[in-house]
Amino acid sequence: MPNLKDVAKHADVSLGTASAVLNDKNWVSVDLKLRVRKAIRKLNYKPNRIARNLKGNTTNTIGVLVTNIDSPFFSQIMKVLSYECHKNGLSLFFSDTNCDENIIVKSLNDFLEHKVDGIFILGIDTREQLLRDILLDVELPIVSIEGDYSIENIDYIQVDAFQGGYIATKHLLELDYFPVSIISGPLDIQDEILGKNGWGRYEGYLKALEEKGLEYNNDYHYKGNFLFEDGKEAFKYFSTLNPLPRAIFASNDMMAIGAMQAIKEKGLRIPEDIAIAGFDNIPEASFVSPMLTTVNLPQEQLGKIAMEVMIDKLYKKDTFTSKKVFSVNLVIRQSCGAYLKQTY
Amino acid sequence: MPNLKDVAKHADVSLGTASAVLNDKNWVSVDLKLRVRKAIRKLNYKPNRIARNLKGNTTNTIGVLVTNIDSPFFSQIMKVLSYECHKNGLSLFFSDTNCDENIIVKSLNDFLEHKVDGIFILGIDTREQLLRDILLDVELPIVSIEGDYSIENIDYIQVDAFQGGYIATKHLLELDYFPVSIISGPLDIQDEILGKNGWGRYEGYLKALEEKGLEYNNDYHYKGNFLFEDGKEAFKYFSTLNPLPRAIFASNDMMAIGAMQAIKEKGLRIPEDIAIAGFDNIPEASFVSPMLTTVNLPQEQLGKIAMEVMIDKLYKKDTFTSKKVFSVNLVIRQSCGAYLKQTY
DNA sequence: TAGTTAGAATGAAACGTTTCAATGAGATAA
DNA sequence: TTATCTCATTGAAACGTTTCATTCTAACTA
Repeated sequence: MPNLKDVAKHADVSLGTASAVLNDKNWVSVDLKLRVRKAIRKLNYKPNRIARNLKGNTTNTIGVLVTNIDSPFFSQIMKVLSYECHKNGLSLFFSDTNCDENIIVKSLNDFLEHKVDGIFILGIDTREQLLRDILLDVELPIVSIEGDYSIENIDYIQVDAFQGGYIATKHLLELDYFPVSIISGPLDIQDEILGKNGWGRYEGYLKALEEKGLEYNNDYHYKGNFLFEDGKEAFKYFSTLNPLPRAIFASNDMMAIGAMQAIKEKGLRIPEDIAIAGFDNIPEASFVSPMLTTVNLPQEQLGKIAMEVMIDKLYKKDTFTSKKVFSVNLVIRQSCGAYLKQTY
Repeated sequence: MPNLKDVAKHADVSLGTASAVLNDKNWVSVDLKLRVRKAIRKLNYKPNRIARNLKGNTTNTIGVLVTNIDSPFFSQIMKVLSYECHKNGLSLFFSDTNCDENIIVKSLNDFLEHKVDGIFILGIDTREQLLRDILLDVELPIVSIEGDYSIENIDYIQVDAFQGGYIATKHLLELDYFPVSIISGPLDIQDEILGKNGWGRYEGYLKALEEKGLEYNNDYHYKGNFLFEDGKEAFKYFSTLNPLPRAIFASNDMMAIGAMQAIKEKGLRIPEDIAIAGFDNIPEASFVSPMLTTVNLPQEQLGKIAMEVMIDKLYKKDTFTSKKVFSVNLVIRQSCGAYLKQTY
């Protein structure tokens, strides 16, 4: 592999001049510029980013930590991030954490040792103390997409989960379904007591009930872990209730689709016997039948804005952290029986 | 940020000794080892990978080029690759190409400038000359997963597409469905003439027809691009035929699911009116209803073996390239009406 | 003409490691 | 005692860039 020294020698200029040409410094004469460029082409020279990064205090490199790349929601965002990085001349380090604390910590250290300029974290649960400590220590821009908040030196890009839970549940209630049950995410004990910490989908559900003057009934609440199987389990549990729920709000589409499968296996019809609404609007929501009514998130926007925030931090040295919350909307399809209002 | 020099000073040893401790060289005395380790802890020293990489001739870094990270098939493999990289102490550069030639080329150069030790390419179409030239020039191990073959210095990890097309079609024919149509991938003209180049799913289909003594009918062949929408379009086309196909073999699940939606929209039943089989066995295949009978690929295996091959190349300096073909099996669910044989 | 200035090009230092030839201190052999 | 041999440790060079103070040249000013 030829290096810049070779190029300089070949073009009969000094190393400093060759470097200047490479970096488009405007003080080099046209003559030398041409000679150097010619040498670069002739030797098929490729700059060594490692050497460049060692000297400079920036690497044009970003790390991305993803909870589950095989979740459609995150893989879509990942695609956007990858594209945006290209546009901005940044390279991406990637790691799927699989929710494993050890992998998260190791990957973060890896990113830091590689001197990334910034870090994205997608859907990372930062409630473990060890992880908190590391993140609080990091002096780089960190942008979190759809993670729980609560770390002060991090920028958050979120979706208005409360609004989403609210409009989905309200939609079901307005169609006069009762009882409306919920499949929530994993709320831990403290959260249930406090009831005020960002598990907004659940809180939105509560709000909608309250507005209709309905009482929350814990029997009609199943806690899942956002997976297909959890949705199936949820309905297996619901089917033991009397009366059966007339409608279900699932906190994500994957669980909604799982529940749909369980419902059909019981020989019940959707929405005639049970209506269901989801959250996320993953592509699969329009593949299943009946097509799933769900809360639509501006996924592309999330990725784009996350990158904008990152760029601001990197180049404009924006100093204060922000928390951007995106509003959501309901995509009405077939699974709730509101055919007349179809908008997809 | 403290560097190794600081550590050495703090422990009152030479830079060389500190480095030796860091790299577990066995000739350092226990006494000094302890002193250095203590200093490392005290200063919270983190090695600088960039400096290390500049000196060494290896970076413990791999680049991954993915056609479409938001395709379930690739995101699953990506997850496996990420995990395997962790296990082997490797970091991952990531780029989603979105099938854009420019991005592919730019990303490859990026990887090379970053001195990655090896490159994975997932589902990359290497028929463009520009790309071929670059890949032929690269002196690193390159492992291709589910790409088209034909570049000599690349290792291939593939699935037996021919077998898959064959068993899926055979299954449909054995249930006495006729005519059986096919939704294939994009075959270009030359391929159709030669008929011998790795578009195995299509060829497997042909073979199964031939074995039954049936003639291939071009009218019952739709060429798609592996997307959901292509499946819908395919069925819209098929529905103009007389007689309608009695069964469809789709070259991937996404197109199968698209076709299913179009079929249902026409008011036809699956499998009573039209049977359908797919290829890939993505998770979605068991979310849709009826659940899709499809060709199952050993996705986890693909990722693992790809990594094994990479490791061999990296450390054992394995020199000759290989082409590993994995056999597939049919997962019989509901979409073909062979209920008695259910095996999922 | 001598002195100043601006512009173009250079060369050496620096980034933080690893590597390796050289050094020094004990121990062993003659 | 002197010479030889190990073994632990050191110090400096090297990796391929960027940066910046310095030098050189030619043009301008008084």
